[in-house]
Amino acid sequence: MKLQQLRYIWEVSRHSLNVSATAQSLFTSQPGISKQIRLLEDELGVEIFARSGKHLTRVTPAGEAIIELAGKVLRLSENIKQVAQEHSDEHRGSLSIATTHTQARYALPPVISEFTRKYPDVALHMQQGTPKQIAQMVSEGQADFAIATESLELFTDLILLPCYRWNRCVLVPKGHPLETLEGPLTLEALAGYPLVTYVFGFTGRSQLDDAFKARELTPNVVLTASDADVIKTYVRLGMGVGIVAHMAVDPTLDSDLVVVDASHLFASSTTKIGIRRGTFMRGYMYDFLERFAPHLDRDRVDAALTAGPRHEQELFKDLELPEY
Amino acid sequence: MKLQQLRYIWEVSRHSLNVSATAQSLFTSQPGISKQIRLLEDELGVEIFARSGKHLTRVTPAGEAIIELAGKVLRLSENIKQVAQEHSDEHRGSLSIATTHTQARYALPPVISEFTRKYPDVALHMQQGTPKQIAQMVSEGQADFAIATESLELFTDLILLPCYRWNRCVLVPKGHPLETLEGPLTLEALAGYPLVTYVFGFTGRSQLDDAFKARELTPNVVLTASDADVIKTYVRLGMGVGIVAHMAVDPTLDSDLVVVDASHLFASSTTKIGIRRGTFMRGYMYDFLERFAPHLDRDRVDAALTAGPRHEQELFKDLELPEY
DNA sequence: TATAATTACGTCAGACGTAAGCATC
DNA sequence: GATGCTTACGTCTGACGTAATTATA
Repeated sequence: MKLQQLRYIWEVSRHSLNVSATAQSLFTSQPGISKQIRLLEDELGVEIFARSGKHLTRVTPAGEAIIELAGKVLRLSENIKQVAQEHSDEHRGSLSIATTHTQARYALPPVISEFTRKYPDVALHMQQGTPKQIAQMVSEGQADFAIATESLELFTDLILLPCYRWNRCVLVPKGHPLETLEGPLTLEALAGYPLVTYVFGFTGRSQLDDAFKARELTPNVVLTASDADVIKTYVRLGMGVGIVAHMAVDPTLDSDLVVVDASHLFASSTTKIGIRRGTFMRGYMYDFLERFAPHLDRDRVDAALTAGPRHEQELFKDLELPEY
Repeated sequence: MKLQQLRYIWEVSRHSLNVSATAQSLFTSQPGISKQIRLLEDELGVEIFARSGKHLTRVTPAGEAIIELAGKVLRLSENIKQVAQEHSDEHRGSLSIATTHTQARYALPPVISEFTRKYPDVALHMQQGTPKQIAQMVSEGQADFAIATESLELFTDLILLPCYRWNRCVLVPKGHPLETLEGPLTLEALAGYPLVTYVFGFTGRSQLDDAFKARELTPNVVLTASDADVIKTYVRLGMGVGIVAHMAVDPTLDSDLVVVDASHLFASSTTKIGIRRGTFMRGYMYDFLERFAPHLDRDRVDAALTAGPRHEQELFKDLELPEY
């Protein structure tokens, strides 16, 4: 049994049993992979993939279990490399962050800028996607951190670290009736206007829907977008009233818009960082976490990483999170 | 990075950094191992072993972490083989039990005999040792099950499955004053006789000491042995009153001795099975467990094996254990 | 017929063993 | 001086690539 063989079966299974595609993605030859898989199957005495003639059709039950274990082996051997690098050159390495537009555009910039100044030799990769996509990326080891507000809890192999709580605000162009509203903003008032807000599945959109539903109101959402910049653009065009995350408002760049606080209308949301269970944490990764959310010190993070499945939340139960 | 290289560093570290000895135990050449270790260190960019001249002196901090991870990788790859064998031939394999004399001689025989009849192609290995030794064997992967009453909880990587509770009894030759004792046996009465019982660290010896201590009595232990057969021999020779585990008395073979129940004098002991966390369980292993302790069905065992560190005990808290 | 796997075969890296060299104890 | 690691070198396995073959959809 070779590590290479384990990598092959793992990758072939990830590429929907297409050996040719796998070979391309691994920059090697297709017969090489076929051969090695056969050799492994011979050595183990079981078929990992079921074949109909010359095509791999599905994974055998034994294969399921073997591939899962192979994945663990590969991740551990990845950890060995990380450990080695940490001890040979603790300021060199890479950090891959998968996140949503909201975080990348508004929450992360100051942290990233400080971080890259302190660690110039850490290559920073930022990948954007939907909450589900980024959770999956981390779950599959293609990124180190998933930073998002939604969907992370769907992946049970992610450890979730709560970072900060945030609320929403309403954006309208100058001169809009809401600018001169008497008294505090109400959901009923909002329901009377065309709304522009996030797409479902993004940036706490579900809390927004929940609030209207609880009052048996039907909001008139005329346009949805996955990021606040697009939303603002359409607010500026007068298409409707924008509802965005509070941190997505830039006091200077958005000074042409009127900001009305809406914290009291919707349940607050919590942005979390998801880390794959079993990931080896480089020193600079701890540093990054603490810069992003000061309560996430090394001890707390370690405690969360070693807690039993789904038990890490208890560690943060009584914690006062920073609020945006 | 090769699995072979990981095996080498792991084994060298287990052989107190003696490469020659490691080579012998692995049936390969010493230069081969040295070379591969060097290659691995080059690839990882860190020294795993610190050298003074041409001798390996100690493990570097990086090495500590790497060797630990290497161990995990090796165990997982072992699991892959087990999974494969389970699916290719579920009735063939091996089962290695490390246990104490008491279990091997009295508790296990009926189970083993049934088991080997049902699984003639499972090679059964029984290794005897002190509780600490057997716990270590399992902890290091040299055996699958550790069966004992003591010391297993010292090894945190073992999952402990409680099997049965047992009590003690007193053995005397016929004609001994205790044979015609009026009323129930007391600790005070026992303290008046020379005693023959287990060595410290064996078969619930500590509960025995505790009971005397609680009454501020000093038992006169004239001879200790690690197994009941030896104890009985000396009881027959008239050297003293024997105190042994109840299951260690054979009604027919020991019919020349008088058995006095002592359940009420000492706290009962619990015999447990220890399994290394992360071991892949063959089907016949579950079967063995259930034969030995009927409450250890597959679901309960799986729950215990997947429970968080030291959390498996909670699963058995309210369980009524069989009593000997 | 196009796609995708296996078989066949040549090449070359690299794993291992033997023997010699050289520190450490 | 004995033990034990490293260096040097020869051998041979086996991993990989190319090309031809064959099976599936």
